[in-house]
Amino acid sequence: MTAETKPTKRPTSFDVAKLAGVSRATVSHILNGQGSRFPEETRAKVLKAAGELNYQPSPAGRALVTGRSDILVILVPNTTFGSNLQDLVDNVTQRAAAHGLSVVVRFAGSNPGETLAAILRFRPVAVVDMGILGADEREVLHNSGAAVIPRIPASEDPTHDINHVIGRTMAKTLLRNGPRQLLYAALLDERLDPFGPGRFEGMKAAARHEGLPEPERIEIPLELERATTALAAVQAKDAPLAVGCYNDDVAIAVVAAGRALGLRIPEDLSVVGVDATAIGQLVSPRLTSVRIHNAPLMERIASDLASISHPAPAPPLPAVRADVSVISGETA
Amino acid sequence: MTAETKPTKRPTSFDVAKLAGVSRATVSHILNGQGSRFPEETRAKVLKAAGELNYQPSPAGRALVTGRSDILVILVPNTTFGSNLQDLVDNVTQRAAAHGLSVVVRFAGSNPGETLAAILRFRPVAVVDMGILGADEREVLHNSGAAVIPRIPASEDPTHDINHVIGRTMAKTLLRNGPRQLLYAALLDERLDPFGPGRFEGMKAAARHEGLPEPERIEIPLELERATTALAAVQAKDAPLAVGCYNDDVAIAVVAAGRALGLRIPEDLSVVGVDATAIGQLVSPRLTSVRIHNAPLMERIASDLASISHPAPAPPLPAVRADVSVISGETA
DNA sequence: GCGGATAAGTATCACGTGTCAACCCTCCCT
DNA sequence: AGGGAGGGTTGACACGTGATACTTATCCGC
Repeated sequence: MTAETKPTKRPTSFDVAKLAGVSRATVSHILNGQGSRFPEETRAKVLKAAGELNYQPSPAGRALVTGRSDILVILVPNTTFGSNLQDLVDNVTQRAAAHGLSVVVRFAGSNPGETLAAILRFRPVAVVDMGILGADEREVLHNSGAAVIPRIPASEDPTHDINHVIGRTMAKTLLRNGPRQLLYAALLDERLDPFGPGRFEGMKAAARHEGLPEPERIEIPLELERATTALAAVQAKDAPLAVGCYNDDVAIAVVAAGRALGLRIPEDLSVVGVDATAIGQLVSPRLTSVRIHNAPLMERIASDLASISHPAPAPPLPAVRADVSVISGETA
Repeated sequence: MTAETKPTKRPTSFDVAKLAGVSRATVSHILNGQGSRFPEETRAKVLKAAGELNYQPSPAGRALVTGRSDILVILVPNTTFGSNLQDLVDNVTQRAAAHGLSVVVRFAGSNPGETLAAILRFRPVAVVDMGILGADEREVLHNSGAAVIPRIPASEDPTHDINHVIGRTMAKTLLRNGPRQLLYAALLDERLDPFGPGRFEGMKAAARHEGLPEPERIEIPLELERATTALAAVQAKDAPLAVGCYNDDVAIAVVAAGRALGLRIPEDLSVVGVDATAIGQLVSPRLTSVRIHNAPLMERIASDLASISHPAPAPPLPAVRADVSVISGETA
């Protein structure tokens, strides 16, 4: 191979047409399926030619004429990127590829406007939102012509929100061995935390339901000394503490802080995390954690994804069932 | 807002031209930097009009005519996506935005060919590779016209590879309290592990250098029972074990397995992880871990990024200095 | 006064595609 | 025989941009 390498000219639909002995318009019609039905013979000729040339339509040309790209943006929260989200991204990537879409992963930056602008630049055909976007931002995307997935019923009861359910589950788990002073431990990080508020609300609701005082919110950095300081600040009362954590990571920090303060676990300090990470089950004491089953969400995303190519008018739109279970460890 | 929402027609360079009272060609010239030969007055008119309309050129149109998109792909290993990589992605995203590039994050799938094809579909102007791509794949990308970043000197000594350094550092740290039976613990996961081999090689080299037998490679799943089984299988000898781990996560699993086997840490079992994660410093015993300073890599990427717009011919290309330090914990 | 250089701006092409409107041909009905 | 119907196919336009080559006006030197 010489130093002078050609820019690898790719075949165009014109090349396919020439090889198949038809016009470019015919090629376009057949390859996009939408065309009035051509006889099987012509179809076969075109498909064979396209295959031989390994023809792949230019995304740029296509985007230019349709005003829309072949891109699907997945908007991912910028918090710790656990295997939970990783699996979801992989899954969506595969499904999208089956629809001929290219997936773009975008991390939600601390500047929402900038993030939105970056997404709009792609002119994506759809945006998968994990619950980061506000109603107005979803509106903007929708008006730009992008499908926002998963579609959310307009009048969704916030009580059915997955994070609300998680918060309630945490509180219930923490309280199953008698009343305790409830706390919600948020992640202290420069990054955004889109899910925290919902989980905190869920804990509050559960506390109200049990006739307990509203839980306090504390911020736990992922560093021993500062985490210990933060926990010590709320430890004054002599009632045993029960901390629902944003995360298994935060839960590990709370456990470490409790240990540093000489608290017995779970007698003096009980802790529940979220995500049921592998690490949480490997540390000592083993974490009690809320596992999120995202199969329903996956299913919903898949169906919404499918309805992009075949624009279904307006199916019943059942709400995503929040499916959650508790992994019992040694911390609650 | 009625149900009939216009697709939000965006301004084109023609609109700018009309508003500025010049031709579209003039707008194109001025906006693409060629405008040095236009008088200041005209420049100002065009720039003002573009600003007023908030004109942003269509990526599709631009890509169509240039044959290249405004996209920069970051290829990220599909292993646990730690804050290390997260920071790097954020950093690159910001820098790329300053160059007017859109960043696309792509996780390296288990199928390299598919990943490569997906990247090529974007016709990216550059690809940031964290050491996943092989020489042939880099060649393909280069031939397609994409800059591969960071550029690697052709005849790089594999001994200077960052992963090799990490492996050597692990071995040295594990051996600082006398000779032990060295092991390398790889992650058992369905995902690819692009960095493991280099780290293993580094440990082997260090062992040879010390006149010790070559370390064995074991696979440690992130699950207590199976991890324990895996560790027990190599524990037969009575010499104390010293395990260099792919990861802090793996290190935590090894520690847990050792605890399950009744081994004292670090007397019977010493462990070193990689990444110096926050969690590793919160568990008990606190992990000893190798921290990777990626400032040099960042710097290199930034400079390579800059040389895309201003195509520098061939600067000296200094190798990226592998900068590593050991966080001393309680496990080695 | 005149040829030629230079400045300022623009007409035009090319990129690759989707799709509308039109065309040709055959068949059938009256 | 004439004409409508309709299946099969295609020509032509539009999308928005970057860049080349070209035109026109101005100015300089002799």
